[in-house]
Amino acid sequence: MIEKTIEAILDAAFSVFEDAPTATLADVALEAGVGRATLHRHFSGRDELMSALAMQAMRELDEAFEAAATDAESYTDALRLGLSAMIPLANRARFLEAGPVADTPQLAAESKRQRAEMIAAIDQAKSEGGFAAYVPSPWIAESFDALLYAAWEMVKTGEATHKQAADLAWRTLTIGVGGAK
Amino acid sequence: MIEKTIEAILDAAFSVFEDAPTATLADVALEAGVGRATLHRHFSGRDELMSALAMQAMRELDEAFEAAATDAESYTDALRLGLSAMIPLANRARFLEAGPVADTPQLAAESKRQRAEMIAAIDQAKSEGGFAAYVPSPWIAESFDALLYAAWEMVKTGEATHKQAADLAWRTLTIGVGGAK
DNA sequence: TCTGAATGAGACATAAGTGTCTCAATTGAG
DNA sequence: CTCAATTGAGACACTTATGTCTCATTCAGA
Repeated sequence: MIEKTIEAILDAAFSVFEDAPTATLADVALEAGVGRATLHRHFSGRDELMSALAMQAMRELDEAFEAAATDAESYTDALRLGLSAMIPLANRARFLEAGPVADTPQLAAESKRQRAEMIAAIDQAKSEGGFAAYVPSPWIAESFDALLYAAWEMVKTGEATHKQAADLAWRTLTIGVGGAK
Repeated sequence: MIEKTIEAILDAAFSVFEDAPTATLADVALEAGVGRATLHRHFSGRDELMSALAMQAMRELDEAFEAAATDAESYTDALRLGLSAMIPLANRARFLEAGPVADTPQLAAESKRQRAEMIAAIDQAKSEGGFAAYVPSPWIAESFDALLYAAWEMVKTGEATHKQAADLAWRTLTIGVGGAK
């Protein structure tokens, strides 16, 4: 009962704040189909809700990546599968990055940890020959995130299916979209 | 005198709203070194300020791209130079996309026009052999935007100079960052 | 220098968001 | 079924943001 309510609130908060960062807590409660008082029972205020949102998004992204990576036979493949798995969650990653992460030390630490993990995975993939060794890993990580978001955008606008977008993103990351010349 | 004030307000608004979308108009006025009343003299309210912000960002991006493109000897080169020129403005593009564009019909139309121009340029570059013909142009456009933002991020965090970031972004877009395998 | 436009600071009224509380209704576990 | 927990709805006080106004001051151009 409680879990269901909290989940509804978090889901609503994601969808509301995505396209209206100044939205009211009342808007969130309405979208969640929940009383305004109930929202306050679970989240003391806007900041706490935002932190919970960020925590949730990071957890979901981490889980999606880990789940996909277990099926991989190499670090390079893990990154490829992880990219695909994270596409539906990419917008959440993007939006929380902008706001609430910096405020909470715990979130900042977790964010830093995940980034370090990503860099480490990229370095491993480099040693497998999956990525060019002379391209800085931080850039590869940034590109990964950026193309992940681009893929989400393509799926959202209906210009590509999930699979198409995942293939395009991975292709672009690895061999680019350049022509003959 | 007026122009200087308006410019100060818009600049302040960009920097304030970037990392605090819920910031107050008073915050913007303070950051701009301007009285709160003065802000209201030029912008009737939050929505109008946001629209002006979006308009400004689109104009600046357009100008930066056009200015860079005139030096180009090909469409492909124009895209490469445009990418580099737009890096310092990438965050503005990103943040306005999320919010105010959808609200004003005029902004939506302008945004659509710019996207169509981008697609057209990509198609021209394809015919030059600059991009693979069989990769959908909308995806190339999305990748372009995504990598543009990634480049901005690298410069912001100090992990790359403007030139390094521009080279990395273009390299990634055209030939990727994959390794031997 | 003179003059009108623009501004800053502050007061003010209004609107909007937030947080708390109560109470009746609903829910779900035992 | 019974009961404790959870919830929705509404009322309420409080805080914050917004928009307007005034007036003295500053500024830029004639």
